[in-house]
Amino acid sequence: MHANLISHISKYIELDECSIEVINKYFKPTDYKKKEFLLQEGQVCKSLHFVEKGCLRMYFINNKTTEQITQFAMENWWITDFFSFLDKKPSPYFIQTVENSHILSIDSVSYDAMLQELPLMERYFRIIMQRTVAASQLRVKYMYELSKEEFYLHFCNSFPQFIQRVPQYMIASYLGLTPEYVSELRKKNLS
Amino acid sequence: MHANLISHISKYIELDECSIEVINKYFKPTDYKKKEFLLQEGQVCKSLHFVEKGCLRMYFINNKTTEQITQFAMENWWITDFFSFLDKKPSPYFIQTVENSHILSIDSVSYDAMLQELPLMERYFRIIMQRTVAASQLRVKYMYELSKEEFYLHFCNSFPQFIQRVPQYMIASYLGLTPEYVSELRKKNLS
DNA sequence: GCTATTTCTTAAACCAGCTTAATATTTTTG
DNA sequence: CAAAAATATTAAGCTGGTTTAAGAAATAGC
Repeated sequence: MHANLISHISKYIELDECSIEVINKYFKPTDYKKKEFLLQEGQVCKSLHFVEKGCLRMYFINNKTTEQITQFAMENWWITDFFSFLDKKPSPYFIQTVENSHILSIDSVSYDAMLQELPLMERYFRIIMQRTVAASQLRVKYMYELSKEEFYLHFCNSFPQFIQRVPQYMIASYLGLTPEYVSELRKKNLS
Repeated sequence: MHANLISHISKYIELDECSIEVINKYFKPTDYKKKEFLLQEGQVCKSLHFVEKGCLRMYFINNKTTEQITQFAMENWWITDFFSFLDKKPSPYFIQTVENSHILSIDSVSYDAMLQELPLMERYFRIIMQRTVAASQLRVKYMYELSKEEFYLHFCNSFPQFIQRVPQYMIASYLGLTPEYVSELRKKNLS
């Protein structure tokens, strides 16, 4: 049960049978169909989510009209609106499945309780959060360093699995481009 | 000794006298004059730095010519190139003082040793890293949501202390604007 | 205080990427 | 399979913000 989660955690800390059981008990598994919402604008983001299988996107509504995607999450990725999750403030984000997905969720009360019961998990999450900070430093660097065309090409090379699984207009949104411009870039760079 | 650091950690975890001594022993204090470097491009970023007093900036060189600032750090902020620090890879960044500064640094070996000796610190850094992730989610949201003019005005309102202490062209760089455009915005929005 | 250096301003020409609007293609659903 | 919905393309016109180049003002060093 929760095979991907347990094997992911095991990469960073030593887990005995007993700890595995404790972890399994704190996470609530849910199956979602494509386009179901885990969070909607205005709600407090009550849970931290782990993607066992599938794909999620997080987005907000820009100028009251367009969806601006800020994050994707696939297998073995964590996702939440941390501000909302930590401070219990209403979130400006939607979190929605892009495909049918199997998600493990832990609400903030359980999260604190789990960290209390199993202090080893402090270490796991410290390491995961550090890696997340590293990744976001890199993302910001690319945003400042690359033109939008270069940013798009770099993304295609770095994450080819996304191109397969996520519609082009969502990738455009995530990169801060218009779908029309991505279309132009594809034409230019394919032929 | 290390008064700001200890009081910052105490906000998140309970520290007894003994733990305080352990922490103090792991951090190396250094005074830097304005414009001294803590890290230069090509070096491995060996330490995680805490600003007791002063101001740092982190930047890289864009198109081999212009300095692109990605982060500032003032009193009670942590700064490092996490990719370089964690994976011991050469860094593309410079970390430099903007003012005379008093900095506490811990290299990665000492960091691991401290976390071993004082597992409570896993919790402190887990919490700090979570807050850092929250802040960077918010930063990316603003980058996508606001025009460059709005982004500049928002920054001025949110961090007035920066406007006092950091030259305008560095703020322009941090926000991804040209200094010329910031000049134009000031003129437009002041009068 | 004087000089050099750093920082800031002004203004005109320019362009990467957006907007708009219409059409075409692909996928989903009954 | 047919119709509807979702996704992708094309092309022309436009604009927010950059580039370039010069000079002005402020700050720091001696």
